Amino acid sequence: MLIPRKFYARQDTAKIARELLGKLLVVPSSGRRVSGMIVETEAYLGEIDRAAHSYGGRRTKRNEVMYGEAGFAYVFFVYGMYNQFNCVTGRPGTPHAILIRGIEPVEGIEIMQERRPKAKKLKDLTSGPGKLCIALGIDRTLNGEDLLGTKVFIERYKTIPAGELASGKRIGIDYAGEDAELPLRFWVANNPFVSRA
DNA sequence: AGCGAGATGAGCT
DNA sequence: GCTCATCTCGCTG
Repeated sequence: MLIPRKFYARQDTAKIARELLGKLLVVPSSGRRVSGMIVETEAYLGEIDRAAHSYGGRRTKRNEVMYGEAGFAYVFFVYGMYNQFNCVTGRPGTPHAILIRGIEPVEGIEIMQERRPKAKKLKDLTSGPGKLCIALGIDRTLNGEDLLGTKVFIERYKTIPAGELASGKRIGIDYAGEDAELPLRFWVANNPFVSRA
């Protein structure tokens, strides 16, 4: 059930990002499972990717975990109020990561709703990278956490049929020049928990 | 239903 | 000082 380290340790991060669709992201809370199926991801390709925090070999305290072993959580803070959850991939020294942008709630939906009282409709609960972090209780204390541990982990769940896989350019990275055009965003077609159609 | 702006702080140049 | 891997609200049409 649990995704093994090998899954994350491969070199082709775009492929891993695609394969994460349909997997279950689980963050237990006071003995209960709170989880959702991953429906939208984005790949960030290390030092050569202008959109990545690690572009140009910029290694800082913030992105340090991107440089470490695959299968760990990279959680960072943006826009003064939101966290973003990523999985580190590739080999140590190659700072690749995959941003999770949307999940479909599966377990512990009431807990998620308590955490996001402003979400009126179910589809507003986890349809975006900041939203899903609030719903799952993910913050920077989980940065560097092992995805093969007990605090945050990913399990096999569903296989998305090839016909439902979609890809396109990444969101919110217009500053990245040509790299902004790369088709490194992956999502499940017609799933309401994708942040944008 | 679609757009513009404000919130709010860490990390860079 | 300014830029963000965003979200929500309030205004317009």
